[in-house]
Amino acid sequence: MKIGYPCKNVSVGCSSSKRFNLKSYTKAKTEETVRANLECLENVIDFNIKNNIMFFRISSDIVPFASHPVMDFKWQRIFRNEFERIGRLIKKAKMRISTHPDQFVLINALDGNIVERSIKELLYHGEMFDLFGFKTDAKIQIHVGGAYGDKKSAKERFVKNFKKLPLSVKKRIAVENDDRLFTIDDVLEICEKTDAKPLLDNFHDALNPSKQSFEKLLKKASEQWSEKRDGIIMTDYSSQEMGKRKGSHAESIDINDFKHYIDRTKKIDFDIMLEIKDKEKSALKALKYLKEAKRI
DNA sequence: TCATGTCAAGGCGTC
DNA sequence: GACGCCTTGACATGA
Repeated sequence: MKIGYPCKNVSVGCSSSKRFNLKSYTKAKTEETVRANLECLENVIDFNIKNNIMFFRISSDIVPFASHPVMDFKWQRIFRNEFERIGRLIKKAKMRISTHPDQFVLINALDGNIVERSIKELLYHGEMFDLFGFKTDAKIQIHVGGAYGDKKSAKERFVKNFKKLPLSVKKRIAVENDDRLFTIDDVLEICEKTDAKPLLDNFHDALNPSKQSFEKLLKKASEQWSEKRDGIIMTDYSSQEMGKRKGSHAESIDINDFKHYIDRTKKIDFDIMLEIKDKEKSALKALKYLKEAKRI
């Protein structure tokens, strides 16, 4: 079991997801931003290794506008060495990596143009993972997409369009249950029909529950991951921030809730991405607890 | 300097 | 049909 946090480290004092507005796009500005993002990413990876945090979600903003038509140079060629160096660092430490393109990636969209743009965005993530030298245990995490008033057709479209994905992407896709539309049951159904792997989110399941218990479904889902090819199952973990809107992620880990979660899933080995706002601070708290409980 | 608005991209729920 | 919200960080703008 590995514990991770997404994209940003609040302690290191830099950001690996620096951006700028489209209207101020220039090649020079983009190069400068990518260089700064990669430099920061390396610092964050160092931090993680020193602190034994062995799961990390890499930001989608490493290369701003990577899949946008405005992109007019081969960033892959310019930054090859930097990607390779950071990739070696990660692989040497045996750190698990994921990435999570945002809500605009909809491979089941009704509009073919949206599907096309989504595939381009996914291709960027796949190319980035190839440059890092990651195998297929590093995952690109997406949601099923929109329902468009007909979930059955929406799922069918996902399965159909999944076939159009380039290999660098297809072999790395993990599909997550969301908090409103597609439950774990839906995700499992889709994954059975594709090469995608089910990625379970406990908080989304609490808000948008499946028919069976989370623990049962986690077991079932974990069986769809081939340990050799995909690694053990990845999960997202969060809890409700008290006093905030339903669905708001906690500011800091509620260690009692986490203990309970770990206890009821103890028969399964899985990696946990903590979607908690204070990032590595909660990851360190979770690691401390897991060591005491002899779970890692 | 600080607070607020805006950002490439979409969908959904509410009115 | 318009609008706010999702989730969210970072930049841009304006007081």
